[in-house]
Amino acid sequence: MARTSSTPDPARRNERSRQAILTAAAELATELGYAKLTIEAIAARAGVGKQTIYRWWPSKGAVVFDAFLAANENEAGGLDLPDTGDLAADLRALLRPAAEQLADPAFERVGRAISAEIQLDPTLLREYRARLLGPLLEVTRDRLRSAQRAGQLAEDLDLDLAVDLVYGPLHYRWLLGTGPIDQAYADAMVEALLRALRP
Amino acid sequence: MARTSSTPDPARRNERSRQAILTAAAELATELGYAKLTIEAIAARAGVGKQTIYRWWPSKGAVVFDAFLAANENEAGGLDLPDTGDLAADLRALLRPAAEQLADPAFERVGRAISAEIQLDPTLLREYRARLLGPLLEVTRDRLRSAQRAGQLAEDLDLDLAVDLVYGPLHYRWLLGTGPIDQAYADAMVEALLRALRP
Amino acid sequence: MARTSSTPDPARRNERSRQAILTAAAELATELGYAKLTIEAIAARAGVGKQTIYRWWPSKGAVVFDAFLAANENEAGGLDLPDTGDLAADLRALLRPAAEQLADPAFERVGRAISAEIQLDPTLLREYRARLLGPLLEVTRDRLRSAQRAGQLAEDLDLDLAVDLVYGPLHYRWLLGTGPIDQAYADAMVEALLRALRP
Amino acid sequence: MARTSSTPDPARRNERSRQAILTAAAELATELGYAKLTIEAIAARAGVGKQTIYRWWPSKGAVVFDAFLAANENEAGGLDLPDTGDLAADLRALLRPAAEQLADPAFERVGRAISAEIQLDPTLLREYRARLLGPLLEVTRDRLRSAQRAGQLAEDLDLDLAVDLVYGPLHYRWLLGTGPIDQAYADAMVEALLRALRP
DNA sequence: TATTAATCGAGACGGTACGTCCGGTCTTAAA
DNA sequence: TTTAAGACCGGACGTACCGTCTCGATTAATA
Repeated sequence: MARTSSTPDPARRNERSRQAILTAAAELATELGYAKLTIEAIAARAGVGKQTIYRWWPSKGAVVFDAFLAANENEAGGLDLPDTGDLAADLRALLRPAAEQLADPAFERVGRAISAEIQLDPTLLREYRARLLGPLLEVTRDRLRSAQRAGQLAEDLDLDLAVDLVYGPLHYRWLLGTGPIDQAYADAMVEALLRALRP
Repeated sequence: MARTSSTPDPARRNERSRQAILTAAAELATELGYAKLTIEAIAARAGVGKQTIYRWWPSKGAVVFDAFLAANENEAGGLDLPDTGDLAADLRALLRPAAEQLADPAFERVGRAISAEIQLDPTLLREYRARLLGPLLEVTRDRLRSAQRAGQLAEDLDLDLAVDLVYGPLHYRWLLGTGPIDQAYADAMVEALLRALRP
Repeated sequence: MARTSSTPDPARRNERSRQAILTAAAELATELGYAKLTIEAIAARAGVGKQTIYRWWPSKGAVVFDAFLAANENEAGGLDLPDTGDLAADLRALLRPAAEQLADPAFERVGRAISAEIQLDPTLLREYRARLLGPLLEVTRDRLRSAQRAGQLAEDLDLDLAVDLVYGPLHYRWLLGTGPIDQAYADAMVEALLRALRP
Repeated sequence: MARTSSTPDPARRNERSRQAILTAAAELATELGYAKLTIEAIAARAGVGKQTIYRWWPSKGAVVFDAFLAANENEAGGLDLPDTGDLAADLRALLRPAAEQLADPAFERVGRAISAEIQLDPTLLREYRARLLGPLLEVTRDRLRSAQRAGQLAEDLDLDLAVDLVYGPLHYRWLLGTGPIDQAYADAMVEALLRALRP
């Protein structure tokens, strides 16, 4: 007797369809926004049966998120913070581009959609932490640890708290719109951070 | 001459229905969670026609959000930070309860839902800032300004940035789950903040 | 204690509104067809509150029907069949215009709508018989009775059955579209009728 | 290439659902009457999604009408008028049961509803003529033609007009209630018909 | 190389909720 | 008191998608 409705065999998966689905999802997400996006539309755009989507992804969020990851993982994969020895400069080199991206209106929609999705679905949050956020925080902690060893930071500094301090305020301002986000803000933030973290 | 299909007259609004809708929305939001909540269910629970909801609110998000505001505004209205002169103690008195609320699993579901709703709908964000966030930031800035005048903080401190520093890291950790949220974290954060903000 | 929701006092009725309602109903019936007609639309067009319609008419059908009657009663009131002594000629003078009206596409829509309404609502049927159909059948029977007295028709002829024979076939052909309706048909029908009714 | 939002494929139609819908429609039509019948109720009773009804029928009228046709087509399929050579007897055998059915209160409600629906919707009228009325008129004409050949009817008789004479008066009396419908009426009508149609 | 089993595109299906429309009732202010 | 205006509860409308379920028709691994 054949197994019914079991997990499918990844070996037989149609790579062509997988790509078409991710592409369609990405396109539609930017065109319509996440909320107005539907599985049916993705299937239609990708020229794919709905079942092919449901076979490989558990939810709309998972598809879109996968598309987002596929687009960002490459770039994120190669992320490495500079370590010039000048902590202030290095932090500026980190926060300035971050501020720039957050201030970009094109990033606005998809960024907020993904962010909302992540904070509502624990599964997606876990995956986001594993594949994107985690590595970023890792290298950030590494850089701070390096500064710590160099005596630029307090010896007993809690690096997890430090990382929250680095990214939290910027993230807060972006999500809640408490003020403008620009280079000056990034620079001022770096100064405040250094005061907070120094020995 | 009669206007056709125009905005309704608030003077003729049925207060009884308005209350019933907000109450039903609040109840259902906690029972089912925001995502599973439907306008139809709210209308049924409130003993109200669907049209009466659509007449006064543009979306499900707006209703739930209004219910949330109605529930929190009172308490928020009376918010005043202590000003004992001891800034460290006052900040702890601010951040400890905040951490406690964020760590409360009961707050988790509705909090994240509202947060996601806010960051996706600019209208709701604006209203949130006007009615809840704004006043909170205001009193926070006031307290910091008071400390500034007392010479406890840098004279040239940017209070908006300072506020981001106060609330941002905690918010970040809560949304992205980068670490545990407890009293120790709140206290450590206060110490770091004082270092960052001191003259 | 005042009587609540009792029958209204016709003496205080606003004639201006009554006219406006009937006119609006007639206009909208021809513009939209009976099925798409709504009480709300009539009230809006007439510049009248919905309640004013519900106060004086029990249903949409009643309003439209009343409008139809108001428009046709005058003309129907003055109906009198010719009695030239030549029964064949007089029947032709009766059926030819009838055929012409039924064949008129402009009459098609409203005619069928009224007809359908009548056959579905016993109340309307009763009123239709009382105010329009009754008088018509009456004068028809009168003319046949006159011919009967003149020896042109069978003495024992059942006049009610005779009237069915006069109007029934034409009506049948019109409603079910079993064939073309024109002057030739009317004339042929008259010939057949005479054979059927003669002594 | 896929056609978008086009007509569905009848080959994939679920016969089980089709039957359930027609049955539910027939039941509800007799229970509630046509006017109080809703698509939602049909779908619920049939255990079917609303969309499945809308996919295959354009309107409530079409469904009910289809149910009516499905119920009556069998019986109508086997209809054959007797041809005993005695035209009077054969016509009585035709009109007496017809009168009986029309006089049956149980037939009243659904009969009038279908009749009204037919006369308002040209599409339904066409289908009614094709599937029920047409065959009936056909066999009627055949019987009359047979009598014509036997010299019992006028040679130049217009059979279409003759058929209107046979069915029209009865139909007229039924729809407009111009008099009682019973066996005596049917018999008297047959006598009048024979006079009208004889050579 | 033929067989066989899974995936695929397609789309009908039972459902749920949507947002709109309108029925019929009730309330209010003006006439 | 009636009226115009229109908010109200209720409920059906017709639509959009959901996630499941057949259907052949590929298509890729096995025999």
